[in-house]
Amino acid sequence: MPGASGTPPRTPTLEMVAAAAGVSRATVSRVVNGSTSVTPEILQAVNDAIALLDYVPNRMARSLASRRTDVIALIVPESTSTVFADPFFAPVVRGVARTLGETDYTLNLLIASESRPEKTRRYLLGGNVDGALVVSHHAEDHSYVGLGSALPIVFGGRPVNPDVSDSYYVDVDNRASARTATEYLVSIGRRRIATIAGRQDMPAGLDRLEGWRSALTDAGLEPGPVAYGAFTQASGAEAAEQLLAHADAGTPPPFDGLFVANDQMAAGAVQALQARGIRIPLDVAVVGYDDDTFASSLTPPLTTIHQPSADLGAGMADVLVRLIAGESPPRRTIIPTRLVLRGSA
Amino acid sequence: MPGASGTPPRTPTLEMVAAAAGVSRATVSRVVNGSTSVTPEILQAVNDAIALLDYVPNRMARSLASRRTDVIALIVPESTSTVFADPFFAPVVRGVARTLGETDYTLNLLIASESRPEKTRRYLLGGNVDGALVVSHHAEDHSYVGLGSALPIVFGGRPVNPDVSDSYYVDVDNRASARTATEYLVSIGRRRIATIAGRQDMPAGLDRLEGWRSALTDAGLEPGPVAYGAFTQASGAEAAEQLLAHADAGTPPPFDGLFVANDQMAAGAVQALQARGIRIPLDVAVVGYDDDTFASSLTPPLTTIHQPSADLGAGMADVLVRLIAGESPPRRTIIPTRLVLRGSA
DNA sequence: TTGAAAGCGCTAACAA
DNA sequence: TTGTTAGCGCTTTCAA
Repeated sequence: MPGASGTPPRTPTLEMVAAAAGVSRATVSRVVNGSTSVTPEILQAVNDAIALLDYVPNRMARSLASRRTDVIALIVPESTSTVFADPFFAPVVRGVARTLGETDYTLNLLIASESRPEKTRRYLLGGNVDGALVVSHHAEDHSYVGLGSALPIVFGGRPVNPDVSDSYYVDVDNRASARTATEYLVSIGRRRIATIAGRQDMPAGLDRLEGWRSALTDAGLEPGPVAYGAFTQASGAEAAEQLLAHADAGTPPPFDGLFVANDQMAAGAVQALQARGIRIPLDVAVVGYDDDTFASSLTPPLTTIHQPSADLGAGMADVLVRLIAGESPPRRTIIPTRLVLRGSA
Repeated sequence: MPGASGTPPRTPTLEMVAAAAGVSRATVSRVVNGSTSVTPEILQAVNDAIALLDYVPNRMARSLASRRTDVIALIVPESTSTVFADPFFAPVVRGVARTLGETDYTLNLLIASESRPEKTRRYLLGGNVDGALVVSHHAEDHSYVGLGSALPIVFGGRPVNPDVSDSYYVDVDNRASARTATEYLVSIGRRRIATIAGRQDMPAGLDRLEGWRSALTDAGLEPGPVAYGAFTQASGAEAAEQLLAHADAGTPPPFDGLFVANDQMAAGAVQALQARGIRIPLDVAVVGYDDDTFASSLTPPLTTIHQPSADLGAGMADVLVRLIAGESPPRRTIIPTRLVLRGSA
């Protein structure tokens, strides 16, 4: 008779509550789970017993019996986590955690090992979670779209795979935001507007370039020169040099406005421009994207697009919770951005 | 006979593996858990069956039976998460996740609601986790020390409560790092070295001030003026103004070296100083602390102390795992920092 | 509205 | 070395 007279559990069990309240375990379970069909007196007695014993339900047992886990996975691709201090990531996680903190869901943070993607896949499919959140900028990270049919999944950022229009995602409107930035440049009288675009293998890179271009053609302006960077500061400086390649030192730059696809690159570009004696915003007005913490510390302070990343995270969690609950949230949720005017444009 | 002919489980069970391999469930369990006492042939047969069925053990069932959860909580105080884009947080989380990714532990990210601390407390004590990690800079966040006796807990940053010397923590040596920064200032010939200290209710604030002071007295120098900030950029600018309070415009500043307790404040201070026409590093050499992403983008690029936050997170996870395993890791683990020389000093 | 009883999928004595 | 068996703490029919 194993365990018959073993040590008592470290924490009170539902059975102990039942005994204390003089009811059956089933009744206690009903009370704990908020069933309506319980007499007020019994409800009271059970709640008293719960309070008295300081009873806390055991998640594992509950999950096993109910076949629900009450856990949500937040998957962060390893590539993102390797990038030194990606400023996009933290606020998103916070937003998710904050929203989930108001529910009974628990957040499982998962660094998806790219070396063995099977591990993540099996974890998700192994009945360990009720749903998953995938956050990243990278196209290739969306290898999870296939799981969407087996498990509720919500993406942060538009899944790049065009044929999976049936997946859920919440995103910022990169295209519209880039338009806004560019239109602002136009509105302050700039006419030869260049851009430093980001990596073209991510939606963010693609869409921001596209937004810049369409704003210009819609304004009847010829799109200025384009250079490409990798979203890093160094690549921004390089791209700026390329943009200047045909200009002799001392000659005015071949553009008077510059939209840069993220702040890191903008910081590099501004430095490179200034090193050439180009005055900002006088000679070239610069608008960045992301509103990174350091944007306001640059000289001049950077005019940029602010992305409410925490809201994005909160939005993702919200959509997923509704999905799990069997509701039909919109497949596409857009979080608004705003232009922050500072000194660079 | 409830559930006797219900729907089959969505995922194969250990019992199905046992049937497929022609052995008992116990044997399969042994194989899954790496028991050595299994014949090679049977081991092979079981593994084949596992592969064939694509079997994944159910965490919940395993936990229930073994009384282990295999989950570790990472507790982030709400105050930290509210602070806009705290650059310290993200790398720490990544470090933790990366280390845990190599184990069977699962990471539960918990935003501790300060409004109802009981919720967090009960969650931790309710048998939901095998151990907890607490990360924060704030003194008051260490209200978890009391739980240390009931649950393995590792803190990131020294617990401020002095009487709980029996808790485990991993930290960066703030005092030694501040010394290093200050000694560098001395080594380049600065003699009147001021500091902008951080909040004095956190160990980081306290220790960095202390390090600055001791480096100076050890060098036989009189500690320069001290101003206090709240680790924000604005407060850094204000503190710089205070330091300059007695100096008339045009007069050289009353110090030629400045150690600032974090980069955010350093950014503010540098701006304030430059606005007064003070040249950096010519008139005042400035050293910051943290090596935030933006530190290299400032003008001039900021010389600062680099903290390997990801290593700190990894270290915390490592200590906790060993603690849970019944080992005796050191109560105090120190992660080394290094001085990054750039343009400001 | 309440209780009895049968598991959820797994581990861990214990016996063989 | 392997199998048998009794639970881990909870939910959930089903009957009463």
